Amino acid sequence: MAKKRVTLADVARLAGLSTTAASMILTGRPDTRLSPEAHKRVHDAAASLGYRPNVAARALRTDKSRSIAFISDYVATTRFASGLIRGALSAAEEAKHVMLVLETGGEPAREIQAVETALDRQVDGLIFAAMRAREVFVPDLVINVPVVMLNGTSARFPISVLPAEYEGGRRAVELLVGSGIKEDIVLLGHNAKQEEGLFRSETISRRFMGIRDAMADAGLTFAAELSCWNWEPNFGYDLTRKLLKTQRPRALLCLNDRLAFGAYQALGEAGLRTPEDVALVSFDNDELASYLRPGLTTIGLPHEKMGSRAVELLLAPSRLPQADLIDMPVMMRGSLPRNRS
Amino acid sequence: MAKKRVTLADVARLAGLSTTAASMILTGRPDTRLSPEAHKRVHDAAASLGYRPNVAARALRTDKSRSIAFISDYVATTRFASGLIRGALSAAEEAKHVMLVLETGGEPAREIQAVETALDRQVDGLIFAAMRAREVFVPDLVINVPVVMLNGTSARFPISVLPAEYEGGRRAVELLVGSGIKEDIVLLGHNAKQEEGLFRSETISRRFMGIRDAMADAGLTFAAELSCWNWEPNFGYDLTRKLLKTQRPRALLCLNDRLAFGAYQALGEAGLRTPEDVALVSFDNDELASYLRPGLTTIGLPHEKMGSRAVELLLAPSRLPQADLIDMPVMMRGSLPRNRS
DNA sequence: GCGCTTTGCTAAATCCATTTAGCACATGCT
DNA sequence: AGCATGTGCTAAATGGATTTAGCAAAGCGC
Repeated sequence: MAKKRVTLADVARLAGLSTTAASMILTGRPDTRLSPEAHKRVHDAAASLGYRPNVAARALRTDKSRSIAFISDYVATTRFASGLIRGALSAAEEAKHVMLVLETGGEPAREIQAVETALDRQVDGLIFAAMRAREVFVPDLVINVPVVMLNGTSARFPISVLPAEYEGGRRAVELLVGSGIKEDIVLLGHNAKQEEGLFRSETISRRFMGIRDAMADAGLTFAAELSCWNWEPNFGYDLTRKLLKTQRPRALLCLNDRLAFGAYQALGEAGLRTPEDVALVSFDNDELASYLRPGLTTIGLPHEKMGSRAVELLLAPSRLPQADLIDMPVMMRGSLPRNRS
Repeated sequence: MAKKRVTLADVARLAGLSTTAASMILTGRPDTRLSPEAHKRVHDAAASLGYRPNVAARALRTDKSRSIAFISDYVATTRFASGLIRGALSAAEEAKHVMLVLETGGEPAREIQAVETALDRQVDGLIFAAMRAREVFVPDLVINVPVVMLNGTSARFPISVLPAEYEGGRRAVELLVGSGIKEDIVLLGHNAKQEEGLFRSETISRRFMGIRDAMADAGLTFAAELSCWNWEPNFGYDLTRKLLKTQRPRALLCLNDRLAFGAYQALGEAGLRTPEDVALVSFDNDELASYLRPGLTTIGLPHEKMGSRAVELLLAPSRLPQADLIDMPVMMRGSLPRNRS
């Protein structure tokens, strides 16, 4: 229990050299003039003693701790969050960094706490991740380490990682058009405030722009646009039921998978078949999408890639101030008719 | 940018005292004989300078870092994982600790890496969390900090936090019985290996034991037991469809919500209504459960509570070597007929 | 053989907080 | 007055690595 850890001094002693030499050799300094012989002795000594550097000591001296902080508003709420974390985690591991995870609930007081706690620990960078908000509140503290915004933006910190929503929006429409559907397309989840970027920020509104542009390019218009303020299954269900009383859509373009889920339920009750009677496309690639019958074709949110990209940007030597847009992949499943091109 | 951080020496200087005094006052040492006057001066100085202790320096000296490591096999796979993390995170925050999250994919090499990385950082404790396995592989390294197993067990580390599966199993049956259902109950997801504890360990088998005992107590037997090796929706769907060809169950006891999800789909296709024709109870309280129509009544896995309990045990001064069983709450929704007691 | 460079290595300072050992002065007691 | 005790505080060591400044010996040119 009380066996002391092996220190650099122990290694140096065993190698018959100074700690200076041992340090330089183990950290792989380039311009050192130490003999190959010395290199070997130190490496052997370190290996045989099982030497591991004390990160606290190193951090104290160098102000680098090989760790980063992932500060997010919500961690557990959505699968989205854990995708981001997982991606970030794997990139951090790759770069031999560890990741502190901090949750703030979006509360300014906890935000401040989180940043201070992280800085106290000499983290090498901060990631501010947002699950809900887009324009993120970042406490007005002196932050002297790199910052990357993940799934959000901030005026103070211009480097951000976001999904390529515009392209994603286009793709959803193109998928519909490509499968031969040319009319009676209904948009499910229209939201004027989000579309105008008033509510959250431009991000989701770009999705709308992509959808609008692609529709226009294909010379189409929506047969209806169903609005709701929350993208949960029961809204999808209610809106779709209401819709079916008066119209018979050929396709539903749903703004996320949970809405689509509700739509499936309403379609099922009405005895309509997917994709023969009504086709669906949606966004997110939620766990749900693969559970549905038939599987839901959806434009995926690239959680993991976003997470890993954020860490890569954070640790990259040259970081240009800009938004990095991550491609939203098409997840082909069975909710569209076979492509007849 | 380059403004140096405020150190304890700065505080001491401003207060006109030694760093010794400042340190003792700020860390709140009890038996100090420093004057109230001195206390005030130091606190004022610290506040006016915005002093924050350097955690690395403190860790170097005291071997405590106010941080813990959460080492888990999978982070993103299930919502379960993020519930555990969130719970752990909030308990850690409460105790003014930060949490390093590390993912191992269940690979021994990464496990070792993770433990070493954590120990290099002087963590005050390790949590080994399991999403999939129950008996967890813990690398055979010298670990001189407390360890708590979360949702898993290990012979080396006897402190663990697990769901109270036996009670949970009983409850599911009691719910059925309590709502007046006395026959034609079908068990969905039977798995001989798991039931015997051969596959994972005793944990899930306790769920089975609870179910069996409660059935026996109520004088009931299952009308059928449908087996599968994986608890995913398509298995629930296939098994239920097959079942409906030959039998007409009154209730389905599903071993998790994803199976129940598949069952809903098959029941819907067959034109059977829930709960009038077929009632359901299940386990987990997945996000799914609330999305279904009617909502799925399920015995919840207490993710967050498990996570927070693990941290509490880890940091508690007196930790008794034992398994801490966390209650599995009944999530009442609409998949059972109204209780007619 | 002298001065200059190169080679190979090290002593000591440094990062910042904690902690041990102990100093100087005041007070109380006899 | 002399001694013990208590009060209020500090100097210096410590933890483990990195880094600066520089030493001693060998090699080289002339």
